[in-house]
Amino acid sequence: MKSYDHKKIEEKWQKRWEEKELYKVENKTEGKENYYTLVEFPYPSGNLHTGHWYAFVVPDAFARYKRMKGENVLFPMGFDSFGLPAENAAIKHGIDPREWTYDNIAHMRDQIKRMGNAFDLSREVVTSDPEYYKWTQWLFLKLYEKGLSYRGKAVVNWDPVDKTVLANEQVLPDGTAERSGAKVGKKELKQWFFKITDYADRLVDDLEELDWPEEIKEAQRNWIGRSEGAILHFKIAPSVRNNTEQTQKNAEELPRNSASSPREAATSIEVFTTRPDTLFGTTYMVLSPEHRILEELKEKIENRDEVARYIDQSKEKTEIERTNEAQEKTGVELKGVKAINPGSREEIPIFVADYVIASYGTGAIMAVPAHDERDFAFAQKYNLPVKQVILPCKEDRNNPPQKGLEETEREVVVAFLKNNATGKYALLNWHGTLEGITTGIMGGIDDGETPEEAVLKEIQEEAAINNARVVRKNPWISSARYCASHKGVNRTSFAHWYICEVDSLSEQGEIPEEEAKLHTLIWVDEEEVLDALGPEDQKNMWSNFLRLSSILDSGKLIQSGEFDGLDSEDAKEAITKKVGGEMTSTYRIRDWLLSRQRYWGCPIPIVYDPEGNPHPVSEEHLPWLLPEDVKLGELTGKSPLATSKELHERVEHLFGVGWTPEYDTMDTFVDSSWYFLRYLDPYNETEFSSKEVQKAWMPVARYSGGAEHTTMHVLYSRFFQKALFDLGLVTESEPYRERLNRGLILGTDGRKMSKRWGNVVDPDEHVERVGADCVRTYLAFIGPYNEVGAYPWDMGGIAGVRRFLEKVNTLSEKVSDKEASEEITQLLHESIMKVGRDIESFKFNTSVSQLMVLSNRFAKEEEVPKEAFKTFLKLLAPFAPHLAEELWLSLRERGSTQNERGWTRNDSVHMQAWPEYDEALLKKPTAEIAIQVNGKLRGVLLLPLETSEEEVRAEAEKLPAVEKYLTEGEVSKVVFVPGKLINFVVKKA
RNA sequence: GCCCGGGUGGCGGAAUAGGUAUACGCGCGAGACUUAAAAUUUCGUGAUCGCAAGGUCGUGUGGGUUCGAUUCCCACCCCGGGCACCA
Repeated sequence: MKSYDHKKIEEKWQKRWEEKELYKVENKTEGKENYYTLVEFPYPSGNLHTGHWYAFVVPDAFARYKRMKGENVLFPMGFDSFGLPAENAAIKHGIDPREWTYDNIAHMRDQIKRMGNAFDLSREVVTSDPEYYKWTQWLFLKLYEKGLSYRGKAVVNWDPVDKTVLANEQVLPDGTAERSGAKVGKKELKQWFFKITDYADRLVDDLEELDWPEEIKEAQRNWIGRSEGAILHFKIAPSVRNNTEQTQKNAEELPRNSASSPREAATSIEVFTTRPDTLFGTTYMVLSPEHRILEELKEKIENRDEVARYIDQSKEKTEIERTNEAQEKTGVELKGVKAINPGSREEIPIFVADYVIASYGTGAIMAVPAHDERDFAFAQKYNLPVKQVILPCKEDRNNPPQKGLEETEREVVVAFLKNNATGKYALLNWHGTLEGITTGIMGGIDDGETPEEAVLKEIQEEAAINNARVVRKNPWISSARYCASHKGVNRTSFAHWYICEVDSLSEQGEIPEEEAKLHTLIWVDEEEVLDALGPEDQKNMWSNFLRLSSILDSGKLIQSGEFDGLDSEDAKEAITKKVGGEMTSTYRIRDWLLSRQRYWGCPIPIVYDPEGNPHPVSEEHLPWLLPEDVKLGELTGKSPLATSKELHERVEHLFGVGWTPEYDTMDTFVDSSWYFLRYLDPYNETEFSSKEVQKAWMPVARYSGGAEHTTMHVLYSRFFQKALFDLGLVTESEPYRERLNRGLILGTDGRKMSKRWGNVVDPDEHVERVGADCVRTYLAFIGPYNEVGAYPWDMGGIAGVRRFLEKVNTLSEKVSDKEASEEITQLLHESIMKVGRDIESFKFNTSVSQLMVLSNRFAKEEEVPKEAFKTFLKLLAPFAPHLAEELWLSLRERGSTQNERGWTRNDSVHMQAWPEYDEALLKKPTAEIAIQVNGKLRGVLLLPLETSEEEVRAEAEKLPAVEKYLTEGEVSKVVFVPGKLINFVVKKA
């Protein structure tokens, strides 16, 4: 028996594939569609770890499958080679970061080759190569020209001992530095930013069109954190000035941002709110301690010392202290200064309090204690008035009133009538309690009736009047949480939902719309209902139905003068307009700070004139080289580039005496924001990536990577792509058509692999022992790849996969020219279908499992039919490319005159077409029919697929196990599913 | 707190336009081969009652709809992740 010598096979084929350039991809191949699939390129840390294997090797099976399906597949690889570890290694061991990085790349490149991936390595990109970062700089300058890159102030964590900038992660919760232990301070530095906030809306809105997992979209939405609301202007009360008229006049004439002008005394404060409808309930205002207007109002504030003290205190607090929700709210009133509520015209007090964040919205809020939890807590503490201006429905969980305030009765939609003739829907409203129906058109419960029965009756009556037919009923009783605490009484609310089809329903005009809203019958048209429901949700009736009713019955305004009675949703815009505010959006996301006070990164191509004004380095000087004569690891408080003599000389030589370079380098996320475009055109010396080539490949069809990059790399590169799109430099506005987040491989103990636990699995050892094919197949088999799972490395599991491959190797010895049996042919075609389908959806585990099923079946045969086995090898090829290739050749040699020496590309199993399956052969000729009585399995019959109900029934009734139950009562119904089951419904006598 | 995922044997996981739950692999048990072990191989393997035939229970918990629910609906619990004094 020929043993499975993985080492020999893998070495041989890797060499030969390379020689024959098997995986080289042209930008155009006659008769083939282009398909671009991508994995995140690695940082060259020195060694490929298990995570890299999982990230590269499983998507490789997909890329190989696509190739065999006849597509021209681009599957490139490169190195994201700028970054901190190189610099740290340099400081620690005195090695040049350049040398360290490129040695690592050389080593990892070899390791990658041993994976047996179908990477086209001729397109490799390395971000620290001057040929690459020349274009990173060029793109930076393009964004700079467009005003998308700017220099601004940033507050950074500053370690006064080490004299260095710290990342948030380097600051301990107690506010001291992780490294030096010094109390970390704040320092304002001039830093470079990208204006990603300009793209916030598009980054959110365009997610809609993308075929991405909801999980990823939602994470991006949360990260961007858009909220829609209004900017409203609150005037400072003129009484302080003693000159009412003039101040008001001034305020009206001044442009919006005048409040922040330092020369004019401040006259108004801007706030952002998502609830302009509650404006009339605003009883005070709060400014964040950092708000500029505090400085401008200084003269007027009577207790300015107290205020100043408070502001100093909050500066002392760390971010974590300040954002701790559990902490009691504190604040100080600005005595002697009042604001005017633009709605009610009342004078209201102004506070400074650190529960308001300077960096969000306008850094100032209008406080509505009746309708906001935080404002309520603050108002309680400082004894401020609470004024309720909305009567919400008591079940409105989104906008509950604060404790002890009034609620209205909610009307609940209970029926949903559709008029087939007009396509209109009618909603019937009703609300009740378990004790008895209290309101609604449908009257009460008759004696002996359950509430459900009562409602059903009413619905049917109502339907009959309208010539409607109830086609589905689906009543519920729910002990709904939102009602439990109502007025201290533990009441249970319930509601019912029916869909009725209506043959002819009275026209909308017959019931005045207003009346319909107030009472019980509400007319809406189909579009409105569908809009409210959304196409996907129509199944989730209960939740839709609540949502719908909350749309129809949301809170009504009170105490708001002319707006009273208006729906709170409608009031938002009306009130905003009335008081001269504007509807707008605010975002959580901040501009992307790209400056890094580091050495090993892409230099920012900017120089400063003697006055300190920034100027771009012109294109002809790119790449703006990273200097080599720097001193690393010195605690100068400046970026390492500042120590380069060469850089200074270069700048003075090119630009003039007194000119200085930018010392910071770019965030490495900039490098990786466009790398997928360089793969397309890696040798282009005149363009970063030609549009012609982009047209051929972009967007990336499927991009697989780590979940940790969802809100960083993926978001940043989407921004880049959009910005470049607007500049006319790229052909697509979204870079990735599909994005999938891969899971994590854990140590054998189920914990995250870490040196600390001593559970790090070295893939090289396993490759040595069982082979790359085995590790590849094992990683594909471990679990679904399209979900973010966490899978422990299982030694038994990998042994099982090795056994499988050995079995396949043995099977090849039994191959003969025998015809495949009908059964094997059927299984083969089923396997072609399943393996392909599951690779397509990244569920490689079930693909492998199907291959195992097929090989188990082959193993039962004395002789393995050759054609079937060849098909099997094609299915195996994406997972175990070396073994499949070896066995493919061995089969070929037998019947062919050509020997191994004459092997060409086209002889490769990887150049074969993916097998087709015959739909007709998928069905098994016989089926196991389940025999059920009242839904319980009582037996199984093996019958031809097409057996009729009568025959199945006759056969089934003969079974003793079934007969026993059939005689217990009368068979009232028989459910028959052809080829699947028969179910006898027996009513006991 | 809000939002997004998810909860199935001892373990990784299969199966959802509602239709025989636990495919495939690991582990475990028994047998064959062997002087022996490993390797290989055959059979068994959700729980429970039973000598057996067979019964009962079983997809986080409690309800509902259905002839039939892991799958649909409601409520709750737990785990993972995103955001969070975000106005």
